[in-house]
Amino acid sequence: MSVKSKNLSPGKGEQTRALILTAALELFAVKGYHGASIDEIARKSGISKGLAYHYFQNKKGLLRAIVDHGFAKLDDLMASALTITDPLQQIIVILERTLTATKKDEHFWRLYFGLVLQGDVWAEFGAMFNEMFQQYSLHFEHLFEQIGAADPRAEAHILGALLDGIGLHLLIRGDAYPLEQVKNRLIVYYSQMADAKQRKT
Amino acid sequence: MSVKSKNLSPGKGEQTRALILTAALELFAVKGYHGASIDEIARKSGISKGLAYHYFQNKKGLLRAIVDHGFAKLDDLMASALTITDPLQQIIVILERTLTATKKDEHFWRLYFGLVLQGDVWAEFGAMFNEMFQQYSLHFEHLFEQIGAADPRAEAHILGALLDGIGLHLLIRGDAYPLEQVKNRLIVYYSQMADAKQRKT
Amino acid sequence: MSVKSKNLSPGKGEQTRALILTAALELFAVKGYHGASIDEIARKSGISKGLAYHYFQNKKGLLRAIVDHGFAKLDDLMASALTITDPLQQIIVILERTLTATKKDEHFWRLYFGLVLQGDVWAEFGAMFNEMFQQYSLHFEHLFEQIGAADPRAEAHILGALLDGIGLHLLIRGDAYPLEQVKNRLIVYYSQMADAKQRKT
Amino acid sequence: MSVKSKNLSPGKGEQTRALILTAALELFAVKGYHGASIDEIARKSGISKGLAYHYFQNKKGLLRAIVDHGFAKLDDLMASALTITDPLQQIIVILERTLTATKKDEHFWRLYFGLVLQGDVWAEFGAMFNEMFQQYSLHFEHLFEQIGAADPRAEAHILGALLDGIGLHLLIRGDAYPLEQVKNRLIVYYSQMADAKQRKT
DNA sequence: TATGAATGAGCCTTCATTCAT
DNA sequence: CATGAATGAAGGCTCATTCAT
Repeated sequence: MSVKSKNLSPGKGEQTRALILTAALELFAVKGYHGASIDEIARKSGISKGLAYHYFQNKKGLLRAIVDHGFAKLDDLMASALTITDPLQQIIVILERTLTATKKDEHFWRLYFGLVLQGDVWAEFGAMFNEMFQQYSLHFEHLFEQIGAADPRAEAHILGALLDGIGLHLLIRGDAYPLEQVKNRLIVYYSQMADAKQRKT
Repeated sequence: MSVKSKNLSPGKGEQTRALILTAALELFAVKGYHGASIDEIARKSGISKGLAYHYFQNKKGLLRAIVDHGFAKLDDLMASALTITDPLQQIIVILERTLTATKKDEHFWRLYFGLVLQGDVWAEFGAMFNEMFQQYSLHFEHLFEQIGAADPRAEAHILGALLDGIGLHLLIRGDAYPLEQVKNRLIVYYSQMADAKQRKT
Repeated sequence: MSVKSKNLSPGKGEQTRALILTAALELFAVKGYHGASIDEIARKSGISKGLAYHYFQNKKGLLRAIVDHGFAKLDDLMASALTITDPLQQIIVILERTLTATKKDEHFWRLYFGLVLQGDVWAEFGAMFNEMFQQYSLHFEHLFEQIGAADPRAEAHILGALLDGIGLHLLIRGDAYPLEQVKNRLIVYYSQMADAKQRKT
Repeated sequence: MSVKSKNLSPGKGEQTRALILTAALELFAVKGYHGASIDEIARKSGISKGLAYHYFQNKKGLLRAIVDHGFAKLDDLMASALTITDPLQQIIVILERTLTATKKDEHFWRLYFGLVLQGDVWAEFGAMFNEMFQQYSLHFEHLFEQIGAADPRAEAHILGALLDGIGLHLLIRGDAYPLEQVKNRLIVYYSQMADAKQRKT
């Protein structure tokens, strides 16, 4: 019975941890890492300040947990896209899913854009991040090669810039942003690129 | 006489003011608004903490001065581009000058990207910023209309996203970023768009 | 049956209690009472923080247990020395055993020297300690009377100062301290004092 | 005039600094380094907590200033004693002045005894302290050589132990300690030692 | 016995801001 | 114009202690 009673509140600890993470993510996103205080995070989580330090070593540690989780999700997203064999379809799917993710995980991406240029705080994530960045870039390049783009490398960087740029504007403008219109236009663009190749062949 | 003596060292005050602004810009850019302290800014400027409050009302006031100045420069850049009559040429020039400016005023753009999503600090600049943003967007749209783009509005947003996206990556990767390659590819893209129209006419 | 099972692992509780005491003693000794935390003590003992409060009421209670035990050992040492009838021999034995104890119970004596002057923490032990102190002093005085010292009271205080002074230096310098040399010199000194009397008689 | 008005409160800063040092010394002495809080020190100094950090970098920095000053005073004391040519007289003077200093700078010596064994805090002073310690020890040894002691090295360590031991007891017992009696007895002891040599010669 | 989640007070430190000079 | 002493609030973090399990 005692075993059962333990299972009655399964992962109480995990729940609390998640609570803190969620509150921290939002506050970090809106006010920035330095602008958000542990006190505020604790208050928003409905816990005491001290408990936050039971679950995370540091304010930095909290950030690390958030960033790690966010990047893991991004990696999953990309990994799942890799299973698509047609290069054009893969590009379109990446475009769609990435931008959908931006809207869904708004807080995380707000945090990401707010920190990525901040040498101060980002330092320790820089390495991991750059690796991912470059890996995606190479993969994009390969996709554009398959499609028959004139300059696959440039095209890969352009796609990267578009994803970040549109994501940024999406966060700034919210629902006022004409996402569908923009996405459709890009799909047309990439489709034409793929078409041109097929005609050549 | 007092007037003359003031003119003898023209703008000593202005010089000090500029010194503070420069130091503040760099520190705000690298460590974020909340991460940089007035003390540090004063030290970097070679002045006393108190003097900073002689030239600026506030930490916020300092930021305001920096942002105002940065936006004025951006406005100048755009205004000068407007004098170009050929739409394609204007697009190309905007592309080039904006990205060149990003490299030259790196600190300002680092600050911009770091704050633009931060409701906390950015609040008071949001209005002015959004106005500029929208105004440029409309102007871009007009340019693409002239060029004969299929969806001028989407194309305008795409250009905006590209400018911000490439700018962001430029700041992240520094000289490792293949700016010329990317720029050339975009120029080709926009030239073809313009060509298509001319052929139609 | 429950009694038997308790006796099967004799003093499991006692063992744990001792474990905690040992860890606490070392940490209190090295980092001071205020500098060592219950958390650290529990970790060093290999038990949970909560369990420490099962065995000891308090952080203060932990210290009390340590000090009580240490003083009891010192009392045993002195009591066993009292059985020696010849005063000179007793002085020599006290000298030797006390300094040997200092080396053996290094942690306790480190703690003792660290707290004895600290009104804050030592307050509650002061009474007991002063009583012992004075009692020993009187006993020393009596010994020096028997030996025929010129000023037994002064000589008693000198012996006390030597024991604490040498003990302190022993803890500071460790094995680098020339303990044997110093001890021998003192034995010579006290032997001469005793000799002088006998010649008189 | 403005120059004069500046001189009206000469060294106001120094005064405040000294105020803080005095308060800190007393609190560190009585409650130990870890037991005394900056808040308490500031309150006792009649200043704000923040100001303490204007004058000292750290809590450690405060301690460093105190210890440096205390050791400098001790060094002065010893240096002035060195000018005495007769070795016996020098020993007697060192004995007297050291113990007088202990009573006068009670707080510092309380602090010293409280920290000297605390690896945690004392670490950074250990080197400087050990150097002084050893230097004095060698000097004492030399003095006892001149006096013709049988074992100068042991005698030097004994003197050192006596100074620390008596100092410690002086701090513990206060005015109840029979300092004069003890001192006189030691003077007799060292005088006899010197006499013995002269008779030999 | 034993655990570790949870709390709240307190600690060291930083910081924006003011003010006398 | 210029300095830097001074303040008070707040921030990150630690810690002794309690309690449900």
